[in-house]
Amino acid sequence: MSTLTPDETILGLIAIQTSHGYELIEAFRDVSALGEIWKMSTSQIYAVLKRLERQGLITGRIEESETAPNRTEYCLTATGKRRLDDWLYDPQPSASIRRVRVEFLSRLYIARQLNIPTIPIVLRQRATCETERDRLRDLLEHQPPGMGYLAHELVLAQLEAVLRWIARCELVPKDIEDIT
Amino acid sequence: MSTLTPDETILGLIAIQTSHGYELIEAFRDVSALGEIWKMSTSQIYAVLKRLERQGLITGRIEESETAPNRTEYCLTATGKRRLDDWLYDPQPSASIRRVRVEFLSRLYIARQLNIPTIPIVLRQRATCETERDRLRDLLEHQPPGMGYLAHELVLAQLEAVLRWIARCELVPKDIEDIT
DNA sequence: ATGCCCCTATTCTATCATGGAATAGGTAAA
DNA sequence: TTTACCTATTCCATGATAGAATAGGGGCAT
Repeated sequence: MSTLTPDETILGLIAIQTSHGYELIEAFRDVSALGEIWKMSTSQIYAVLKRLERQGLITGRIEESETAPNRTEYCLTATGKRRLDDWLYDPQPSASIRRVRVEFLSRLYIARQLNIPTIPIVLRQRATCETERDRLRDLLEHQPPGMGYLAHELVLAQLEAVLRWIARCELVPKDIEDIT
Repeated sequence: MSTLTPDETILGLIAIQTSHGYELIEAFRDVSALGEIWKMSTSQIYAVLKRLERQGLITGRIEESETAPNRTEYCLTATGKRRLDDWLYDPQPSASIRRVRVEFLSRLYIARQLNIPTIPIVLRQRATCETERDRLRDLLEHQPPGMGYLAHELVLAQLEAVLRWIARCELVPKDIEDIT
């Protein structure tokens, strides 16, 4: 899995409450929710919903309405619940900078909304970032100067910034809990 | 332009020396060149070449060979040269973290190979990152806590890391020149 | 009332990106 | 001799993505 998909995050939102596409779109627009984290187009959300349903992670049923267009309400299947848990409790979350920003924050948001403790998520994220930082430090010691060196230096600097940022999150866990 | 395309970088490589697809693939594989910066598949390079030719930025001519498969050598057109210059001298390079890592380093690499002074490129990149940093600082002062706040805090921390890294690049400009 | 735009809710379409395999002849090692 | 890799490119199927299309209802200003 190398691309950054909103699949699990959407799974999480549906776990919080069964939703139809338009509701999810609004969650991704809402700046106090996921608005600053993901930028997603309308059709992408419906595409993800189709995929999740095809994979048997969610099921939809059509809600008829006379005053408004019909909508399809989706809720998690047992498989979907398991997939979501696997994601939330992933013991080795990616240390990629983008993924930390997007996936880790999404995990935090979803976990909070589901009343799942966020501290373990933070600790695991810190652990993988520390491992990756150490790996990069080693790598830099043996790498000859050049573009690759500069690139790795930058990634290392960013990982260190991530770790300082995570440390601040840890110091004030209450704040994380109180967010949202 | 929101996606991160290798188009201009490939334009740059062709400006350094006329090349065919396979040669470019090797430049992107070579760790001492762009290997650590871009990850690209074979077919993507040929797709980019097709696009650049369709846009009139490069022209290809087939080199026949009996000992090896035919190849198509590409070289820049006048328009292509102008497009490359616009990119190299872009007065407002993106301050997005990914783009700094990928685009800025590519600019640096191409400029060096073309014997164009790299210092102005570095200074312009620093300037836009500083502007963006200031914007984020302002934004954070007025933003209520929440996921958006955390997200912006992280981006700010990463921008600051980028700026420290750029400062190191500036302090030892000779090193940048000597790289590659 | 009339026209117009916005809101809800979703689908459609066309283009682009992507990875992976297919092709195909040559060469070097085992 | 088989195996496997190097050069060089194309093909294909799937997937992502943006943007428009659809469609009925409500509000607001002229």
